[in-house]
Amino acid sequence: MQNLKRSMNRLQAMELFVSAVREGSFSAAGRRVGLSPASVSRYIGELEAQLGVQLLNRSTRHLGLTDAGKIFFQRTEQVLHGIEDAEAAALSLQTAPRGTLRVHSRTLFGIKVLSLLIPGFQKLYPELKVELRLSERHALLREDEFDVDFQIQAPKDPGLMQRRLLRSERILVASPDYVRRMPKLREPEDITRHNCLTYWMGPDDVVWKFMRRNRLREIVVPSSFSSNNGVVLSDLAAAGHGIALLDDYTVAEEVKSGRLIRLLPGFRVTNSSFDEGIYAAFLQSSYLPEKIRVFLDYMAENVPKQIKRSAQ
Amino acid sequence: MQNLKRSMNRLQAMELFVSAVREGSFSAAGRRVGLSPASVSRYIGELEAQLGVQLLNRSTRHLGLTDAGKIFFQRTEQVLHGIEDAEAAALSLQTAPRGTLRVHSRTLFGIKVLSLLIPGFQKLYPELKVELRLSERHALLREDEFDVDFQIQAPKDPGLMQRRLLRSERILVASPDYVRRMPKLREPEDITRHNCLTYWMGPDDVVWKFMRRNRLREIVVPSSFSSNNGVVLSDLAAAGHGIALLDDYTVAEEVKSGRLIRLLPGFRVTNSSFDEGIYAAFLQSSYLPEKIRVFLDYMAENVPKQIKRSAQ
DNA sequence: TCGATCTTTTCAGATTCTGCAAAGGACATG
DNA sequence: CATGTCCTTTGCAGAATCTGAAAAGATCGA
Repeated sequence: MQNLKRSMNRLQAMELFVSAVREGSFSAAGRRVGLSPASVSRYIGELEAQLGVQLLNRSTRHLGLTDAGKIFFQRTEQVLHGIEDAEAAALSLQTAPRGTLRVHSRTLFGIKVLSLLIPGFQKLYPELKVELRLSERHALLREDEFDVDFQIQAPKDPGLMQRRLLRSERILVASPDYVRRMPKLREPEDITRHNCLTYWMGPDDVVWKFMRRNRLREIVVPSSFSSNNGVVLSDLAAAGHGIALLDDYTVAEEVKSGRLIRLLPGFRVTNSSFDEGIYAAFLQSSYLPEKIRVFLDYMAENVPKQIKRSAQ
Repeated sequence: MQNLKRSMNRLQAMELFVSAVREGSFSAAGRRVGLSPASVSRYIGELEAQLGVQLLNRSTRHLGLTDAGKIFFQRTEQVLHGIEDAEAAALSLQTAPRGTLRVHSRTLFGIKVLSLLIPGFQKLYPELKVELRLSERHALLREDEFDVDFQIQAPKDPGLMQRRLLRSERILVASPDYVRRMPKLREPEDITRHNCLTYWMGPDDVVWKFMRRNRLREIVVPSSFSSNNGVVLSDLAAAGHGIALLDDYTVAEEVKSGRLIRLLPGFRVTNSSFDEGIYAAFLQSSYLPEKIRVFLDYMAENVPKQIKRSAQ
């Protein structure tokens, strides 16, 4: 690999050489590509000088190829086709939904939602292969070479972009029976006199955050029971054992049927961040490959539907 | 064929893309070709912009190829090889060999043989320039960019090809006077009782190897005098000072005239390897440039003649 | 946390690229 | 033979691209 600093535009010279041979003169070639005959003459002269080979016999009426020029012409045509092919192949992968889609998600979301939706997606795009990887650990999109990772929070890595598929919030719920038996809950601070069923997040105190009119209140919550499974918490709450904080879509059916009542409806509540939902994260890119775009579009349309369907 | 007026140096961008992928970073690619990381970054960014395709996922420690980037890399490697082939093919067919021929040889062979032959060669090919470099060190054809190196042994580097210009062997010689005064030499082991004039090859013991009917005998030789100049050794031997081991063609005249007598003529003898002669080594290539071919042809015809001429 | 290495962007100077104009050549036509 | 048309080549001056340095921010490993 030699020094490339300020090197002559060799590819342009080769293109002009091929064009001059095809058109029969430097002037005609120049007219095709928007250059003057003088420029064409200079490029082809420079090409010959660098090669140290005479490619053309010039006259004002006839352009003749030397033997060396003939073989160089053939080979150069092939090279130029090779370049077009390379560009077309790359562009095709960019603009057509083809190739392999590498997707990561948490286990439960993958099993409950993605595995149900992906077959429908692949029916639409049969040339796309999908690899679905599930785990509880955070995916590294760049290093592990995933195209899309589904997360429950907006990604924080500056090199990532996200698309929100579903907006969710957390709500406080309890059974009608629990509400009748226990003191009325008017303010967030009243929660400390209640039995809370909390989501297990580690050995620390459990803090629930209440937001209303841009006023944030953080309350350390007494926890008589905790679990890392939302279904368990939902069931205990419906059975009248206490107050639980759960994602709205996970208890939509119970709230609708009246088995669970929402408490403090004027507050937004969370045990982590308010900005929650289901996000698809992907690498930032000037040119998003079509395969990723169609996948995201499909999921944006169908994940909410699938979750509603689950709630009925 | 689109407008080529002031188009970006696309070939350079492609070369840099391939180099960046191979080297693992823009900075390393730039170091190879003499450009700054900033320039490399700009070229590859421009390549992506023109294609409308993301080829690379950048981070400061890891350069990852997209799917489109992978296929573009493969195709682009082929294109670059195609360009080299086109150039080499044209060069091999040029009717008048032109350019500069860079030749290396050991000092004595260069002075005594090549300097006498090259003017005749250049009279045949006046458009060829010749650079002749002489030294005792081994030439690196690839790195030092020589076209031809004259060596006294067949080259061992697998990337080199060779053409044997002259077969030679080494012979033991002494003057008739020395032979009459000293004990008869019947076997190789008898040499240890003689005065040996040796070619200086370093501070180690001098070993002469004797081969007869596939039986090798290696003898550590007593050396009362050593020199790295064959003419000196030849003269001392002719003056009766001892036995010398010399290339046959260098003492052909003396042996013919009887001023030197060959000893142990039934043995092949050497102080290094038996496979000796004068070889022209050159880089392996699909298409041998004409300038090298005509030079080798000329030398293959004229080196043996020149050596015979010297011997008369 | 710090240091080393990396990529990206901006700026000003260096170099290449460009058409115009002039000169000369090769034909075809009258 | 003279003329016209089209061609290639070369030198010149202006336009555009290319370049590294500097600064900023990112990513690891010790």
